[in-house]
Amino acid sequence: MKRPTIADIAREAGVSKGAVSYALNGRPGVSAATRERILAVAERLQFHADSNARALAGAKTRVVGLTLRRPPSTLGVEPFFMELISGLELELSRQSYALLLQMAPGRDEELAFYRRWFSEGRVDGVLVCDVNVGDPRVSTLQELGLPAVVIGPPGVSGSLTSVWSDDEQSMVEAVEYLAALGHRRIARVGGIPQLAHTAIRTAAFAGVCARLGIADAVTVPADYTGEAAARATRKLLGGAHPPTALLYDNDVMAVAGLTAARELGVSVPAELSIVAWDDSPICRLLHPPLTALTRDIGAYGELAARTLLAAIAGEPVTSTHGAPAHLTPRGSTAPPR
Amino acid sequence: MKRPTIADIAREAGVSKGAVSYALNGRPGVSAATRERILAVAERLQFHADSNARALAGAKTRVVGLTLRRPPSTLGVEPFFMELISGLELELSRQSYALLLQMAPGRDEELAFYRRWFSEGRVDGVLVCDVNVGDPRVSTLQELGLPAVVIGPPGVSGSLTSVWSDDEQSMVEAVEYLAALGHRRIARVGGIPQLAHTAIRTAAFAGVCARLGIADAVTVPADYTGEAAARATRKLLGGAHPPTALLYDNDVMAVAGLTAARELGVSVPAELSIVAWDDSPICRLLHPPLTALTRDIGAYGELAARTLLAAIAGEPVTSTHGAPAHLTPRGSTAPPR
DNA sequence: CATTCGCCTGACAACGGTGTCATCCTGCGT
DNA sequence: ACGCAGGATGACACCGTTGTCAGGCGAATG
Repeated sequence: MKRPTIADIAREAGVSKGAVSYALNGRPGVSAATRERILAVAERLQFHADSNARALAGAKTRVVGLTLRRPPSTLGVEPFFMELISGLELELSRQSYALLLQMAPGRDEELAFYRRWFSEGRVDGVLVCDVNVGDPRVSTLQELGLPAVVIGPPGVSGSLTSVWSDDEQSMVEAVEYLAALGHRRIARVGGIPQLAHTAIRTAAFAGVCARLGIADAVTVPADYTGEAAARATRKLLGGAHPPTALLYDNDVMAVAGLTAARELGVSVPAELSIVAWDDSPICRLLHPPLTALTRDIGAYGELAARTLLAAIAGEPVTSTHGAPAHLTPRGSTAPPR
Repeated sequence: MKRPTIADIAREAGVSKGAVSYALNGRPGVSAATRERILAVAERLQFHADSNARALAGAKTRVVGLTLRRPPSTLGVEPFFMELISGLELELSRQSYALLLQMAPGRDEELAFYRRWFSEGRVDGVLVCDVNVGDPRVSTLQELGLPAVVIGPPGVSGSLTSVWSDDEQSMVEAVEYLAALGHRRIARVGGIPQLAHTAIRTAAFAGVCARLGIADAVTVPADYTGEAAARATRKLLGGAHPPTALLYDNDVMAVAGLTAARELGVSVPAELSIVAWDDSPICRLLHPPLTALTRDIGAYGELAARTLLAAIAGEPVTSTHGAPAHLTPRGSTAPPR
């Protein structure tokens, strides 16, 4: 069977095309009884208006776009993105929006996708992840006037709305916890330095360590992969004054760090405490289970989607912070010897 | 600035709308020189044809759809889907196709999405994951006539094209390896029993064990989550004749199994060998690193995408097997005591 | 010089909706 | 009986493409 059109519905229900359009879009101009009848016919024939025709006539496409730029190797392992997408979808589905997903090999391609989506009229709005300082996507999206929500810290989102957590607060919580345990030598294996939220965490880490009188609180940059984290860990533990506590910017790196420490004969948590930023089932399954900064990533996704849809609907929106990550102490942290 | 249309391009290039359409779509009827000039103008004005208008006029939407039905908790942890999506995207991008992603809470919703996408004219074709025996999506897609590729075993894909690995072959390889090490009591913690590939693995496991004279080779069903796997592991190891080797249907369960065994005081690999189906960086990072059945999931994605696009293009396609998973022996397997 | 051919034009009909408008039915109240 | 309101109608323009088709124009060919 071929797809029904509003003309088919109209004929079947014995009304005009105009009446069908009114009925389907919930606009006045048709009586409750007729509306009911039309909707029943549409239901029976499994009718759904062609989205292309609809969009062409000025209505919304009911699609939002998202590009991801991390290398596939990282993407696969890190639960973050899948959880984020799950959250996004939850809210998008509620408002019958769909998600157009695109992996981009590089910065330029990513920007090009947003441009294309705009000029092809494919999406009503977009989400932006992994923003770095001076990100060209921000300025481009601003000038295109395409509704957009940045999933990242507000500092770099320009006039675009942003949704993020207060990373500084979480960093303070984690470092104060380690300090309270008695740690005086704390180091950090950070994420990709260009990313805006990495910069914020780095500054927050340096700030709180200085306040607590923790000297040479160094951040070693890495790229979220296990390999880089293992290298960084070996370097840190092999130094003259090795840290007694290590903070990793994601769970994959923390797992790799734990393994690297063990290979060096450094026992966790007796000789080294480990904290992971972002929790996942894997953190719980390890031995010892990892102390982690837990946040509801899915909830961020929902919030971001809700914000974007509000912006698309023309409602005024403001940048918001979701609930910050909080510390979940587990077996990988203990007082230093 | 508003979006340019072909009329703008035509005016700018001093030609007619028809000529522009010819030039952009690479069809004859326009000289090389003029085509060049038109393309240059389009490039300069950042022109991309409105996809809605295009699709409405009978062209392709250049979008394919995919729904995922696993609970968000599983999705986040398991690298499989992200790797699959990465692979899909790689091929889709090459042919400038985009991916419409939708998470569905249940079976019915998933089916409804495919129906809607079809009747709204949103996609040129769809991919189907996690097929179970007698899956209603298969028959529905068949009768709709929407191009579709099943990412799963061919047995249940009906007349739809399928792309999968030869799980039986991999199962034989894994069990023969364990048997060669000297294991005589081997059990398996399986995936969701309703899924078609789980059934195939279960049958293959039983088959090869029978052939090798391995008695009561039991499969305990689980659901890919760490919790279920830990329960299953405890149950198996607490029995009268505990197995000396355990095979897990995914990496998350294998990690949980390793932890559960350790909690019970069972050392790996001395007292228990563990094999994970599907490899991931986490398997390598654990202690001991997990022996795994490794396959290039991204390559499956690419293959599936390529097959679907060929089907959309009207080329004849046949179900294919990608490279099967092969065993990567690591520290979690050893001869039994 | 007439013919053919290739390139291009300009106009128009789809595609399937949205939105507007004048108009024609009803049934209702006065 | 008359007017009036609201429901519903049919007709139409519009969105930005694709695709088709008759015809004009210039250059190469006979």
